[in-house]
Amino acid sequence: MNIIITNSSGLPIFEQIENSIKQAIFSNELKEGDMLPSVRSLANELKISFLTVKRAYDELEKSGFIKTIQGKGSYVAPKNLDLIKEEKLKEIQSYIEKIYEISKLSNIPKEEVNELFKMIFEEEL
Amino acid sequence: MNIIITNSSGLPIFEQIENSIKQAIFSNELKEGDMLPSVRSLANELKISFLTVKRAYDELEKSGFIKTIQGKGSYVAPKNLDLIKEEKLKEIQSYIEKIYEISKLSNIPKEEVNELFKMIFEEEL
DNA sequence: TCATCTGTTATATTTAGATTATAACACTTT
DNA sequence: AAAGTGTTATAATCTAAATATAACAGATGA
Repeated sequence: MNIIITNSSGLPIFEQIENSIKQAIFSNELKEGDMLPSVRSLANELKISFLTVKRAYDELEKSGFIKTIQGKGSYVAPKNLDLIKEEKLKEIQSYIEKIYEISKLSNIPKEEVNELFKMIFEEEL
Repeated sequence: MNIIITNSSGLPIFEQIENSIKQAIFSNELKEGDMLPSVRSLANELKISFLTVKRAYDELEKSGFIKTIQGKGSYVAPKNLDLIKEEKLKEIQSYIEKIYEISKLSNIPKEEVNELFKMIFEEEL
């Protein structure tokens, strides 16, 4: 699993960890039942406090992505990813609708919006 | 002018004020040359420090929406269409960035997002 | 000129969230 | 028992946002 922490992202560390792990789950790199690195080992690896890793894991557990058992470790929880993706798609759709409204109201041509879209989505090299 | 501050928005107060005033300018509720409430009166009204209001006004001046004159007050700057378009583009950009984050996180391919985009923008026929 | 608006500046403090360090504790496995 | 897991409590640091306070400066009208 590839967890990268940057100070330039603006996001707090615990949230960056959260996102990395969610991403790994969505991409199926982490599957149902897989064990996550222990809070201490991941903390050592990233050279941060184990409390920060714990916080990330706590959030992930709250939102149902993982299950933690004292003395054993943290495991990827069963989840209906298709259902979640469906929700995420709806969320994306509502944002696009907002964009559509703004562009219509302010006379911003579709092409210009498309340029922005390409720019932001291409930077993912 | 309706400036509402909430602690639940996550946005700092000075930014909420900024946004409210931008919105009032966009909706023409505040017109070119209109005087804004004085930093102290708005601070009293909102029960916050005048320094926080000043910060909001400073930001608005930096981005060209208002003009402040010592001893007189702050006034809505002459309407600048480029500025408005620039602002709307920024808004659109921030939505696209949100979309990018969601799609990256939940492993939704760019193409799928693009399909949605096309669908919503084509229906304008 | 004076009072009273307006904005400006400087200093110190408070607050909240994120993060850390440390130590002690509890459960699981071998 | 040892060594791995997670848990909890406490105190400290750091940063951005926000505050309190006081003093200063320009504009305006009585």
